[in-house]
Amino acid sequence: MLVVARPRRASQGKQRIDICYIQNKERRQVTFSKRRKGLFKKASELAQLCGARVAVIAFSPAERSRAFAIGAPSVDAVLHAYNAGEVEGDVEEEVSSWLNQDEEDDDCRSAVEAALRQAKETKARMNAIGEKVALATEDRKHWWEANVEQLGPEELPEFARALQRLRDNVQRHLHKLSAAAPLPPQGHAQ
Amino acid sequence: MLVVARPRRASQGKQRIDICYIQNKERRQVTFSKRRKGLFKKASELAQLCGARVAVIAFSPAERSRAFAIGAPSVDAVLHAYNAGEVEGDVEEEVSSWLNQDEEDDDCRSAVEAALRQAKETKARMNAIGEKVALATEDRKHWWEANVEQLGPEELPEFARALQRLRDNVQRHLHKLSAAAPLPPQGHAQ
DNA sequence: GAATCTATCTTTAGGGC
DNA sequence: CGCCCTAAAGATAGATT
Repeated sequence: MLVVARPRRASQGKQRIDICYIQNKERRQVTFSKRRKGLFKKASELAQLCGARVAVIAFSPAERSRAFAIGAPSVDAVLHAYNAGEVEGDVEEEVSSWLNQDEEDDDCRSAVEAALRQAKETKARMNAIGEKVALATEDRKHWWEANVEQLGPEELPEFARALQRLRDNVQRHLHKLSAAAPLPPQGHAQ
Repeated sequence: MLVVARPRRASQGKQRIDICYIQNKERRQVTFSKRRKGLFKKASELAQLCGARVAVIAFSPAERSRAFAIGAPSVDAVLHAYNAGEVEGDVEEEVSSWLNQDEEDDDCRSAVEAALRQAKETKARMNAIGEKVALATEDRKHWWEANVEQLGPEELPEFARALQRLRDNVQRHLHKLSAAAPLPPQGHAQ
């Protein structure tokens, strides 16, 4: 009866391993399980400690891979915010790095005058564009969320220019304000 | 020669802290920085060790929050797979259930609530921006002619970003069309 | 802010149930 | 798969530069 021999120091404790694909299928699965748990915990702690939005998605290495995800305030909220905003940075393994920024300030005041001349002619076109954009926005909350896919080559160029102008105005005003006010309250971006 | 005086035990080493929102802004930022780095490393290791697809997205807690992301084989690949519900083994797992522990800490509770409120606030802000822009457009024909002068530092930054996104979408669509339009050989559009 | 250092605190490899 | 155990590897809070 009973086990007489007390096991023995069965473990040598954690051993160093190099970060290289684990060939052994069984060991790989165990490691995934353990480390995924640890990773999620870390993500959770980061979110709580810093009140930051965080999301982690991991597919198990198994043949029939399952998806595991965790996020604060929710996975979807973070993914949505991520898709809506721009990626500022960080790369390690690989990351999506699609940055496009083309800044060009053309202050052609004479062009403005020229534009005024064509005002009447443009007016009609812009009205048409306005309608198209309204249509492309009908199922959205705000016009700036318009589904541009619904716009065709007819109105896109003109619309693009109008947008560019508005954006320039905003940028200019923004710059003017930032120069005047040391601390613009609450940028609160994503 | 040599430095005789050993520096002195300047550090007490790592100290235990409970996982609760860090009130001190400075310390919070430092912690975010350190832990984000650690989190990304863990994610990277998990991916390499197990050959698993992993993606992590984290928004900095700063007022002007930035997005950080990492993923293998790429963030987009993982997000796409996740959105596509490409989960054979099906069953997704846990989510934001990490916000309710056995905490008795009031500070933590309120901080978490604040974080949760963030999403709603964003939505509310955008609605407010929509109204402001509408006001700034009331005497114009189209919204893109809005008088940005009437917008203040409250809504300008967010509005600028929304505009930027729309503009990017337009540019992208424009480019797509220009690539397809020049030569209409292959019919078969949709 | 970011990089360093140090003394802990935390995670986890390996093995057993 | 899960969970428990041990001890070594690894992460990091706090302070300093």
